[in-house]
Amino acid sequence: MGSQDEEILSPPIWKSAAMKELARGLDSVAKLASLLQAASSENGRPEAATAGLLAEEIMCRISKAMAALESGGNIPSSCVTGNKEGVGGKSKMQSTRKAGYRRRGSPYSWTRITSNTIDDGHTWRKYGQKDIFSAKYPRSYFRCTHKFDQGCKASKQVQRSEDDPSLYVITYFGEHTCVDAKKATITPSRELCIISFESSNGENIKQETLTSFPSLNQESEEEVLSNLTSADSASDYFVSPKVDIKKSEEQTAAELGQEHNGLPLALYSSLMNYGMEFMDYEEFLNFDHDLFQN
DNA sequence: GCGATTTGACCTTT
DNA sequence: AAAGGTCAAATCGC
Repeated sequence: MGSQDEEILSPPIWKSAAMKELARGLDSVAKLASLLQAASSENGRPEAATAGLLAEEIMCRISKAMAALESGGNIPSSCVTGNKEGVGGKSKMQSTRKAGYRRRGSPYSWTRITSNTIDDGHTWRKYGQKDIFSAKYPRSYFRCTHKFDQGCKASKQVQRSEDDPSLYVITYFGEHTCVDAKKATITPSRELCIISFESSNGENIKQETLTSFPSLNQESEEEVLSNLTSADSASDYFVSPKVDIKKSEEQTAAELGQEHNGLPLALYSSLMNYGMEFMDYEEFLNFDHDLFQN
């Protein structure tokens, strides 16, 4: 424990302070953007929508500043603004496979890193868990509850972050075609994502973006995750990771429910260690590849 | 009793 | 062959 604290606190003090302030600013702007978004959708006020876009632009700038700080001055590529639906990728199953197995590394997925397991407004059913080679924590597999009754193809994988066990990496596959009784509610919470996909010349392109996700009542997942211990203090810049790695129920990825609103810096630092994947056809088509030509 | 989760086996992909 | 993804029987909890 103690050694990890030392490791975490190794960055220069000024850098930590700057990151902390940026994180706070990011959180505040995220809340503002959510308010504006809500105002726009509820009242149909175009100026609120415009202001919301500006807020998202600010969030992108802040996240870029944080990335630059982290990487020692390298300004990351531009942001994609605009809200995204809870499911951004298209269902991509390998046409040649016989049945039911997703091709590994499918680009048509999107990933979130979050300090809780808020999902996209749908109910999920766990169908498997797997210890992943060279990964500290197991990966849990979920499918939409309505896979069979409504033929919904959505699924997701949840895995605890190795660097920061208080965070979880959630990868979504497929698009919800079901009609779920659950109602998604907007919360002033935003999370940082990095988009990653292959360019035409095979070069891996990465980009960060801030996306907003509807939060929801976590009925089913809350039950799954109910035996979690106390939520981490996400308002702290540095979160001491838990180091208890013993094999037990408590460490399964299904335990992942921790409630918190936004942990920008922790999210960011975690993102730095993950190859975030995100793919949306429309976004891909609209994407300005020149921005990434170095 | 029913539905959800767990977990080892099986199948696919690389 | 190894690793990842899914299936399905056993188990658990309401």
